[in-house]
Amino acid sequence: MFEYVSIRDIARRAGVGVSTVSRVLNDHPDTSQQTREKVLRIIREVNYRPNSRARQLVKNTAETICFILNNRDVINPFHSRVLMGVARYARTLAKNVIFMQFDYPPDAPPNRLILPLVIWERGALDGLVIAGTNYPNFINAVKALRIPFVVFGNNLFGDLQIRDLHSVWFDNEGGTRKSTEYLIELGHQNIWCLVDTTKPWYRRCYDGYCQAMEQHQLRLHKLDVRIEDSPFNAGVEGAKQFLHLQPQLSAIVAGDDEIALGVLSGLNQNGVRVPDDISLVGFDDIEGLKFVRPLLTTVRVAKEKIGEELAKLLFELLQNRDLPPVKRTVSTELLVRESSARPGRGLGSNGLSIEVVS
Amino acid sequence: MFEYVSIRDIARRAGVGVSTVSRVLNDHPDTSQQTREKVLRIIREVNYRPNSRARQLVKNTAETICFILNNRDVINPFHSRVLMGVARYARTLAKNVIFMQFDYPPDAPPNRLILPLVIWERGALDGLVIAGTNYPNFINAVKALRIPFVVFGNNLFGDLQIRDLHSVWFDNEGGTRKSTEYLIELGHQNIWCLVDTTKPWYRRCYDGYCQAMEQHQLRLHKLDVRIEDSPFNAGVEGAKQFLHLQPQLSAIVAGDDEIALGVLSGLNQNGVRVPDDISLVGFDDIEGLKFVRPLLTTVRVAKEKIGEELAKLLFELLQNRDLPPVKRTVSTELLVRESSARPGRGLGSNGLSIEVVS
DNA sequence: AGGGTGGCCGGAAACGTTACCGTTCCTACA
DNA sequence: TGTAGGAACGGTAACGTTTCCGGCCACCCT
Repeated sequence: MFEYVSIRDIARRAGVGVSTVSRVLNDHPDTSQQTREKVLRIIREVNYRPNSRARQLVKNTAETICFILNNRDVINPFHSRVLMGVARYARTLAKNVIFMQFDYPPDAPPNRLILPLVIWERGALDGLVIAGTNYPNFINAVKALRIPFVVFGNNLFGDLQIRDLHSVWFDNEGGTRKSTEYLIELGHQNIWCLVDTTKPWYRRCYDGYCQAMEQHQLRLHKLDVRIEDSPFNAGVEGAKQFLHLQPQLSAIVAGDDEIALGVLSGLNQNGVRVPDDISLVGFDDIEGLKFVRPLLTTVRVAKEKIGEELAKLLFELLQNRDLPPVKRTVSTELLVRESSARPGRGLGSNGLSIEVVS
Repeated sequence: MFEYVSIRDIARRAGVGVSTVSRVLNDHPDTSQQTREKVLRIIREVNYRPNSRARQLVKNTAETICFILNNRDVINPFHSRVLMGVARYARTLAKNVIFMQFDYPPDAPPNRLILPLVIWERGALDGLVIAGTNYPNFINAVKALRIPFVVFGNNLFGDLQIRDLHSVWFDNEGGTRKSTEYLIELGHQNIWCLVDTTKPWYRRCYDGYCQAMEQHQLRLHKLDVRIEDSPFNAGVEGAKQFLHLQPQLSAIVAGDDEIALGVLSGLNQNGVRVPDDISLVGFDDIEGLKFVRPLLTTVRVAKEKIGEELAKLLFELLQNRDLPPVKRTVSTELLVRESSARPGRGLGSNGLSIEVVS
């Protein structure tokens, strides 16, 4: 702080002009090898470090984007990974990522939404990655600021014009379609889907499930619950309902892993075995899965990949502000593990097992 | 971008000088109510937003700190929460947090360590929160830059002069002491500790365990393993060893929850029941615990609190650069749940249970 | 009436860069 | 020998603020 050394000091000590120093710093041509080396030597000697703020001021760029996590009191493992992907991609481009958590009421009009200072000000940010769960008012408020942004699509509420947005999604629908199809291929017919269709993401799960079932002309079975705090508890509750549907019911598609683990727990408590009595598939491939047996069959979402794609799209947009809105989807992958099996391995919860002789 | 409006434009339109506009923007005195209102009206009219870069340049502050997560390929739930705490505290002060992930070799000399640009440059950062697992070389490299920093202590390697550092820790030792004492109070005597003493944090766990055991003049039992990738698997392996020590062994203190869950899984697989046959306590209170039964007795670490304290300490340091080095510790709390019980409820794994009549 | 005081305000330097433009000098070629 | 051209470099205006300094005017007091 006291011994601050600026580009002017370097110029003076090297006996050259400031522009020459700037030229060697930025690898511009029009400097002789000789002066270039002299300047570089001095720079090393006095341990000069350029001031990025000044540079950014004149170049009118912040070299920084913001990852804003909306309406989440904790950054859960899912969004952590997305953030990680964003940070990693940004680092390859030597850009910085500001992390910010923000809560807002879904019903406040956009012009009354008090955005975080760093977003509202000019110059602090080049662009915005909008994550967490979001509503149209925030998106519109940001749009009014004319700051380039991309949004994580899956946790979006409300009827936004997706065609006007740059967004990245994971293939919720396709993933659930795949897992349902897999259960059908195993021989299951009476497959139930446990979701909360008031949430768009679970809704898409259900849609995927429907597609698979309808294609095989199977009857749709939906257990639709309200999930507020704990998907796990919702799963436990759901399991109780499923008990009455045995033994016709032979497989369950849960809206996500946490629900699935709740179902598993509820089922186990009542002596129903997975996968012997009932097959169970989840969605997300959360980290916690590794701690419970049987290992849950689920759909992997490439979370860091989502982050990378978000960042990539944003920087493309920064390069070309006229980039037409695009919706990108990262694919999902079925992970067959232990919680799914052919139906009929066990029968009911009375412990009587029937061997199928073929 | 095209219709960029600066403070000079405001001044012109309001018919005042730029300094007057600056004064009303910053709530400085020496402006009349009248001009103040006129300027504010114009600002609203043309939707003026100040440029933070320019302000920061002249005020020589970045209003920004960096949370750097070192040598972690993923941001695990623990550090996510710490980050959350930092971000939240920073937000109350209207400061920004840059998130950065960084890997470095522990053995590279400090002056050969290529630090991330944003740290090396001047002006981008006011200070640094160093998280993740760290080695002296990085700390020293940052110190050489003379940028204020605080470090998360628990995952520190090597013999740093802690007395020269501003650091925040959670009370690993005290937590394990508490959980061990609790087991002793329950009546356990043959208590084993499963750790990897090459890692300082597990080492501190073990120290806490030792303190409690020695105070009650109980014999120390340590199962010391090398944990590289998966603490869970280490726990599973550890469980196999513990099987041979039954039934004398009646309780296990695991270095963290993940190890504990591995132990639990390994024990269950071999028909040993927790807590009936063996009591088990973990450390950390990770999120995944809610998915497994019995619910693990563990020690809660207030992760967000750690983040808050890190941020708080850093901003204190920013206020007063001469703040003498301080080591702050956030306390831990024993959470008694289902995996611990009085010894002797079950005997061995033969299913014979002995009722204690008093 | 003169001088001191304080409220209000404008001009301009400064922050540390980059980029444009102009100048010098040297070489090569007509 | 004169000149065109290019390499190398310096000066300086920007970038958008804040802050310091000084000026003007009105008012009050002696």
